[in-house]
Amino acid sequence: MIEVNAPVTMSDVARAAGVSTATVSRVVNGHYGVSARTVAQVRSAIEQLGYESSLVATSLRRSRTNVLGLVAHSFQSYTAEVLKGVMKALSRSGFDLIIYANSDLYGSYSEGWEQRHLTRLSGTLTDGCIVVTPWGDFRTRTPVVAIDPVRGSTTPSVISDNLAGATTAVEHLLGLGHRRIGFIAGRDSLASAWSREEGYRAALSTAGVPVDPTLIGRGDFNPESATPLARVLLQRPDPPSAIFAASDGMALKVLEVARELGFSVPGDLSVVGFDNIPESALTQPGLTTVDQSMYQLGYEAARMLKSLVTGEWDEPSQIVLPTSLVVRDSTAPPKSAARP
Amino acid sequence: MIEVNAPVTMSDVARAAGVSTATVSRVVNGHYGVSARTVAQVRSAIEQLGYESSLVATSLRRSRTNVLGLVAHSFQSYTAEVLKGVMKALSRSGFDLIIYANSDLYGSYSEGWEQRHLTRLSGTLTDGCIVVTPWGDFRTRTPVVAIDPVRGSTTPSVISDNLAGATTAVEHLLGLGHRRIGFIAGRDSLASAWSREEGYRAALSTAGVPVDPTLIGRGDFNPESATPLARVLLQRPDPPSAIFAASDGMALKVLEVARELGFSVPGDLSVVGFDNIPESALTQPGLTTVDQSMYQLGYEAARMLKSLVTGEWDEPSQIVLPTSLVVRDSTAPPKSAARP
DNA sequence: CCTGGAAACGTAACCGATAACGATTGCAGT
DNA sequence: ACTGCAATCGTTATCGGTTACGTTTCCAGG
Repeated sequence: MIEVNAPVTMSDVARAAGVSTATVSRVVNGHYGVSARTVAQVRSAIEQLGYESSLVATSLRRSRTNVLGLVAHSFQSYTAEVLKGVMKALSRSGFDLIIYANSDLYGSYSEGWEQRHLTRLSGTLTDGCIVVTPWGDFRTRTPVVAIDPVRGSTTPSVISDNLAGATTAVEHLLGLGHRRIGFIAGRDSLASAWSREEGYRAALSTAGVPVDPTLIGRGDFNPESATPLARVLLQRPDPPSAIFAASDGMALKVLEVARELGFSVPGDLSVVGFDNIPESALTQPGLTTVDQSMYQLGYEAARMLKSLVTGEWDEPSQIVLPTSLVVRDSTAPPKSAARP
Repeated sequence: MIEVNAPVTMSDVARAAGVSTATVSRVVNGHYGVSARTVAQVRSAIEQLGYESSLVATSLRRSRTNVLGLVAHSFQSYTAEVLKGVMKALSRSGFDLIIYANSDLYGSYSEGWEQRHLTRLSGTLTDGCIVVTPWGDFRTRTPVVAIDPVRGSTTPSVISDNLAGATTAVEHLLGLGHRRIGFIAGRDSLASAWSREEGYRAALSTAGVPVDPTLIGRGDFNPESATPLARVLLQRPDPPSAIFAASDGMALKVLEVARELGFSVPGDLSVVGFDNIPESALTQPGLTTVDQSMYQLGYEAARMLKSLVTGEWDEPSQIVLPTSLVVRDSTAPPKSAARP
């Protein structure tokens, strides 16, 4: 029972096959310079002992590991979507994926852990990383691609056309006759949040509607952050006739608060979200929202990272993916189309 | 520009601080035997150079790494739930989490990759692993905990009380007056699938209703697998008045097929699922289902693994979590309570 | 029979860190 | 001043592989 759990290493294989570890390594990696007979012996020893090369030892010695990393700051349902896209892009590409999450991730937020993990991984384990986290530029040895980067970031990144998406959403509301349109913003540090707010302002300006700062609530993309903001907006004596939330998660909370306060949607209040998460299609009423494909974001990020790693990159360092408005049942003309 | 991307290693720090790497290591790990002055020098050098220890090198030399692994065979929304639970349990525990996914994961299914990855990781990188995948027992050097294990598995595992859950679900249907109850089973290899089928059979037997094998469809927990099975069941001349699907994903597909074929739910057909995924609460009609907390499953698995790793385990090697029936709008008494 | 060179394989340095061990230093006790 | 014991720090072997380089084997050509 002593050696039951001993790991089988390359030298075990070498001993069993009667060769040196160098030869085993050559066989494992398919290098030239081993006779057919020896290859067979080594192969059989590997089979017999159930040997697998250690990812760690290999990546320490080698420069390329064919492993890509992903560092995410939380695991919402959209993270799963991103993951699916990433994995689709990596499918049969020879690259494996390793996702690193730290234990302090939940609850309290120790700033800077992304950088720590990134350097720890990029040191040797991974050939490159995808980061999806609301923090800034990273110093690394290996390439990094950011999904939904921070404002002013210079790292290669993939992002949706948030400006156009938000503009379209607000134009939709304006087209229905709304003039007092509330806005619940996302996490300030992210470029996406900024662009969505910019789209909101631009659409209003173009339509000649002045922007009322008191109709803007500052959330952080997190659903919970929207609840108090929605409450404030809807409990004013002159509530807006429509609210555009910078994320579906927050929009769903607006729906919740509206129901709670006795607003009928879309009768008394129109609501538009952003993201088009699966839940949005299933609520009552269905949420009108701006579709951005998290899957696609992940897919493109992985594709980009692959090219960066293999050194065959020539496309622009920021990919912008289109968005589209999905009109469901949460939007309708306001009861009185006249201004108050 | 030559050395721009060179990683800063421990010997760089040592050189800068004018000490040996051993001393740097001692400072980094807070070991005893370094004078305050030296500690300060080393700290400052680390700061200056932005040094981070290499996860790979550390884990190669050390036996304990304080990193736990997770290997999943796909990333559905429930995987995200499990992850949340795992991370909650690991929060502030000193353990980090690394998730390993291989590139062949999507689409074609290369059997046995879990074992490969597991040994590659458990070699040195991780202190233990959580596996959530429909494959069998694993040989590893470090502890493994399975979520929803395969049938007859001996690995420590966490699982819901699928038997009781399924029994309750079918009893609910029987209580409403249903006698012809279809069943769509899950992936055969999993213990959970087997228990749910067992619950279905047990409830029928107890009620004195004979089990009709032609009313049982064999799916694999994957939503898509249910569509043709539901079609077969509902297009018979004598369709069942109720269908119990072994997962919510499959149950939702049953609803889809029912709508397509002109069955009203719950008028013409009652449907019950299993899992209580978020989508089930949002569909029209809301899905009656058996609640199992994936979050809890992940949480308990992580707790168990932690104890196994630290060697303080004394609880049973299989944790069974309770389930509960959530009655929504997809179930009602059959139109004719009489048997055909 | 001897030489040359390619093929096959072993030796050992190395990747970046850790830890057992040995060496040095400082200082109290006698 | 001398011994003895901590405290401090460097040396070195090691983790499990990879690879540059050196060595041996073998066979064809002269």
